[in-house]
Amino acid sequence: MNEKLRSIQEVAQLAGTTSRALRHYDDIGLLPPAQIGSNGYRYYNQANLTRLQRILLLRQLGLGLGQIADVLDGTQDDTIALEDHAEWLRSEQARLSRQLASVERTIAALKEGTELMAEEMLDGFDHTQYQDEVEQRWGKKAYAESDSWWRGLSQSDKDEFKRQTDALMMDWVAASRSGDAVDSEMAQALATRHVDWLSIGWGGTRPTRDQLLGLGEMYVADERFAANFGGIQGATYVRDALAIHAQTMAT
Amino acid sequence: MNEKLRSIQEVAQLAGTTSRALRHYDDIGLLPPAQIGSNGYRYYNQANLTRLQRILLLRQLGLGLGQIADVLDGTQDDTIALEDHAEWLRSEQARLSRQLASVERTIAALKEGTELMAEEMLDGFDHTQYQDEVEQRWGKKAYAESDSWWRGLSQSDKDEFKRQTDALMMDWVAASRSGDAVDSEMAQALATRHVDWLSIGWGGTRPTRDQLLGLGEMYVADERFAANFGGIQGATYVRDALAIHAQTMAT
DNA sequence: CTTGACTTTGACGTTGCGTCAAGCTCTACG
DNA sequence: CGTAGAGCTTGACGCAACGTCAAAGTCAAG
Repeated sequence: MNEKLRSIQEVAQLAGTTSRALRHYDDIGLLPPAQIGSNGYRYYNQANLTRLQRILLLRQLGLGLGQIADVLDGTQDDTIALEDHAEWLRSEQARLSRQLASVERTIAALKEGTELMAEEMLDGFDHTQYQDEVEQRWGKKAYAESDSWWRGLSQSDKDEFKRQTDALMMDWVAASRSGDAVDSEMAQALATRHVDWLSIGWGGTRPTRDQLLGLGEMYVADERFAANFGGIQGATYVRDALAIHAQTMAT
Repeated sequence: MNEKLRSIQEVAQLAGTTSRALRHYDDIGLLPPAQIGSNGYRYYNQANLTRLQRILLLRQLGLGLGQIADVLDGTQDDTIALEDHAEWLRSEQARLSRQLASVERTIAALKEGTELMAEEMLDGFDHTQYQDEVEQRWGKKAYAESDSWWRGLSQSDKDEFKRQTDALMMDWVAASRSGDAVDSEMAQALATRHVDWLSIGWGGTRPTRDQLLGLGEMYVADERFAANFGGIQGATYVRDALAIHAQTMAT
């Protein structure tokens, strides 16, 4: 007695998948049907069904078809393949967690009505680990002044300030990657611009030499600041360039 | 003074992406360059850079380019888009968690050296919530016998038994979805096969009428069993067919 | 014989670019 | 001024796993 053969549609319904998927599995050689009629029709036997069952099981565990082929053909051990896969799932989970945290932070920042970068650069003072240091160096009123100044701006003023901020940051990044020395003309020009930019944010008050040095250190030490300059390396470049510039400042 | 224009390569480096990506963003209209030279070269200005910066920020939060376009063009609100995205991230996280749990259960099952289905069907007796019920109905020795029988089989015997098991399950699924009544000839033939199959697993001992009824209930009540019959509906069909069959059995 | 259900082989769409490939352009050097 | 080497352009395929038409042959029932 020869085995019972089933059409592609029957098989798809039995296994809870689609005929298209079965054709795909055939195309990639994962599940060739037991027989192919002279009309080109695919006919599947019991062994095919069993294999399909295992394919679908592994699929719903999230394995790729290539992996599944390896496992079913004995090229790779089931347990090892699944443990690798579990490891991958865990890393994906971790990645999603981080992404979700970032998104939630961003939402929170947006809801406070402050642009992310402006928030980080201006409002960041009061919730970093450097809060005490910052306060004793500039005093709480310095931040408060900056804050009230910011809130008093019109939307277009805010946009314009943000544009300036963005441009400055990007120029710093460009400079740090150009290979130019921190005491080069270009870097020092940027340092001058940076001081000007700071004084805008501080309502016209210009930073003292010590404040400038302290700011530089903070850029390097706090990754949230450093990120604006293209990471630690960029921040280091900015700090050094500002330090050079500070020497030329009037006391 | 006209703005400083940068080449595609420069922009890519500044922003930490690739020229290919920039060309792609141009292709889909997400970031057309400020100017295009007569030679076809793309030239970007500061506004382009700012927009690119925001694009990349949203990208690393995991948003799709379409969503990003909506947000940047003001078609959609930032906060709403991000909250939708956060919701999607959470659902993905949940999906991954379930998948990971499944994979880990499967690994555990494999490590015990027992095939998943055989394990569920034969070895499942001693760790279900029905353990007490099962024991008082069939006694511990019934399971023990089945277990020792199983362990005594050769690999090819095990494979053969598994093939039979698979075939029976799939036929049940097919029958339950065919719409045939539980007292139809086809369903009752399957019930007969089911009893035969059970007696193989029990080393030749045939189930009594009560045992058969009890088994049917268990198939429905325990999702691990039900899964083998295509879910609750399939298991219900099996239970009912077995109940009909039980009436025809010799006491 | 007709009709309707089922099957076949293409082939494009999805998502965000990576990766050649062929050919034009720009820049610096001798 | 010629040329090499870098940079730029527009295609076009590849990836993962099928979904979704489309055109056309096949089969079973009336």
